[in-house]
Amino acid sequence: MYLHIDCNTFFASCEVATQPHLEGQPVVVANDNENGGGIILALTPEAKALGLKRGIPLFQVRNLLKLNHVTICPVNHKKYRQISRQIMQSVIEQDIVQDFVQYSVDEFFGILPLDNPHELRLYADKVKSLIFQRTRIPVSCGLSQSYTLAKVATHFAKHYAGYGGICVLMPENREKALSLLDVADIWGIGRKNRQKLYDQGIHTALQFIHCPESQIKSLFSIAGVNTWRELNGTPCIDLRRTSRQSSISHSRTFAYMTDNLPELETQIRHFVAQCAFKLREQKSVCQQVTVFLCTNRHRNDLAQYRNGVTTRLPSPTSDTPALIQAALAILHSIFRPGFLYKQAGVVLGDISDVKGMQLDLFSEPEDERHRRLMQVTDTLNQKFGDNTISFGK
DNA sequence: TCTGGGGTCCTAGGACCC
DNA sequence: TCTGGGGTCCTAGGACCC
Repeated sequence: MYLHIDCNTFFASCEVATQPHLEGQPVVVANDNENGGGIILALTPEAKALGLKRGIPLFQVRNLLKLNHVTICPVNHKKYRQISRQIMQSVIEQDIVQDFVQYSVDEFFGILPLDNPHELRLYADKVKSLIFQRTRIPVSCGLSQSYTLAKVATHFAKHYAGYGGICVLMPENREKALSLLDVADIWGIGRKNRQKLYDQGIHTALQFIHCPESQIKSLFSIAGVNTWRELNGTPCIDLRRTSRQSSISHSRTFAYMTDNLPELETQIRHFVAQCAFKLREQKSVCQQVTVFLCTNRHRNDLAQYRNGVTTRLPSPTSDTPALIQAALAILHSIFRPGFLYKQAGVVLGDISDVKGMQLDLFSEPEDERHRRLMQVTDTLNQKFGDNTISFGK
């Protein structure tokens, strides 16, 4: 049987776990963008009870937050990654679980050599308690015949208090459960595909699995067919993916809109530096750089423009100045005066291992001095903070 | 005033090959 | 009049995920 573990309101739980005085209080985690903009990313049940929701911009709920003394925690991804690792570790120690994988910072999947619902529940209960004991993070567990069905089970574990955070979904209960699930809540059905299904008169997951496979095939790509099979009880998703990331990106929504090219150049330099640092940290190089720009999509009264361009580098590199040079060239090619820009970002792609670096016929091996410069920069920035050493022109 | 950020995978279509 | 067929590889963009 497939096991799914999902941390409850993960970012908020992490903040409470590391600041015990917040226990039982309304807490929201929000991303800070200098002048207090940003949106709510996660909230404790106490904050939810006030009517707050994930995704709401802070400015819309300032008063509500103030009146109810809601604690606002800035998002701290480093902390969450660390707690996530502890959870991973705790579960792996339970040696009957197989192929245990981390799917995202707050979700895990595994396979259990058990088929008795009672034993499955006992196992999940043990893991759940262990995780809470080690990390103070509450989790929900779902168990069923495929990854997608395990996610469905977790959905029920979360939304129906009677399950106590654990739901074992056996074949005999599958149809009943799916009849209560909106297609929009199926893993793999997003906004667009949900609408497609509604247009066909398909609203519940049960209606979805009763469609002929040929209909699913014509409506969706292979991913949709896999989802359909999984919900019908046939596992067909493989989660053991390649370990190396295939892209690294950094982008920001600015506090203010700007039409100032030098200002954008400074931002892009910074984004590249952040990406390049991550790249070197995982001992990789990249051969592709993308830069994108866009105006404020929420301002219908202003002229809109968005563009992004990718270029291929002559040879793979992780050298910040080389990447900055490429990125600025793109920026200059896509920048159009007369627009007010609100967001920009950089994506490094075509990532490979630094060891197997493939050199182009005419390119020189990376200058040893450049490598050492990067090393020193990374060490200083890690020790004294991100922008201790940054790159000028 | 103020509306996130970081990823993956799939597909269609173009460019190219013989 | 009539103008191949069968492939591969790459990439941008869309859909999805958290």
